[in-house]
Amino acid sequence: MKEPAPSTWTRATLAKLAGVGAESLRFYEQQGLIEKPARNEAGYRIYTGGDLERLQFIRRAQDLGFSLQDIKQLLQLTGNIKTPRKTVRDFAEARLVVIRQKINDLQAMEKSLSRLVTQCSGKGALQGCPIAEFIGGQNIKPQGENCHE
Amino acid sequence: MKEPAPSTWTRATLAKLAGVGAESLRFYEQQGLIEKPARNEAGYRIYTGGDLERLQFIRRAQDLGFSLQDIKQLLQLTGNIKTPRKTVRDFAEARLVVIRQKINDLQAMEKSLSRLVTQCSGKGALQGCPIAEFIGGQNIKPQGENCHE
DNA sequence: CTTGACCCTGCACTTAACTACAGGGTGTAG
DNA sequence: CTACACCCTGTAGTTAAGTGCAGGGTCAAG
Repeated sequence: MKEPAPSTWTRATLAKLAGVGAESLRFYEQQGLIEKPARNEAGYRIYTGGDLERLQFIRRAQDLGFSLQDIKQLLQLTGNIKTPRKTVRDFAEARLVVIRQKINDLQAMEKSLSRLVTQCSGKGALQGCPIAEFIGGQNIKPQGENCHE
Repeated sequence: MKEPAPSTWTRATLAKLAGVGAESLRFYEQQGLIEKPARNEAGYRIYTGGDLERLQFIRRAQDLGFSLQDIKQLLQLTGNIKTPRKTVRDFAEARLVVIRQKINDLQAMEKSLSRLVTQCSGKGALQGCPIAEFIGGQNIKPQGENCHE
């Protein structure tokens, strides 16, 4: 019960697990997004659970509109013991501003889309434009032409 | 008090207002993301407030990780009276799933980053890895090596 | 002891989303 | 009436993020 599970993989396996292309692993390694993995005697890359986690983080962060450069910095926040606390904190705070803005925007989108879904479920007329609603919140025509009748 | 304000612009002006490049307007027009604008006698494109709104929506949606193709479809949800309600609703519902997932992921990120900020403010030792926290939520080493000391 | 499925490196190609000319017209300030 | 800042079209170039060979090694199954 010391080592819970060795579970190491070669690239095709890890790629499948993480949902990325096998070639992308080499690309991420070049770009410094994942550590250079250990190699076996034949020179094959040997990946571990930590790499899988990192890749899952990368994929999800990318899906949230962060570039690989952004993500690289986010990943460096942790795991680099030499970075002074203040630097870490300042960077994290800056990222938090961006993240909170994204959450706001997504919630606004969620709200207008779910309103649209309700309206499209036949209960009452379609009023107002979800896009305008998302952007401005104010310029909804009360008597406007309804869409999708 | 009939027309609140005409406010029409040529491309450089609208581009500045919307925070996009002037050339991008032509690109978005080609891609069908914005309507082909009216032209004056000289052939100049004349944009209106509606175009500005649309562009702001595009920019924000892009920042949230949606591709221009995604955004094009989102924009078509509204404004196309011929689309049947069910189609609109189904598409909107599918998008809602994606959006809610993004909100979840961002909130998890927000949580671990703000925890990191607190820890980096000197109040207590740095424990656990924000990235691991974001991904798994579970694999935080209770006695683990702290970072950034 | 060969065949098929992997792995390696280096490098060229692709796709999305711009971005930048070249070569020409417009419009207004001095 | 000319200089300068805009506009037009078409097309070529760039950047980020992969994706796909070619040419060669590794290894387990049959």
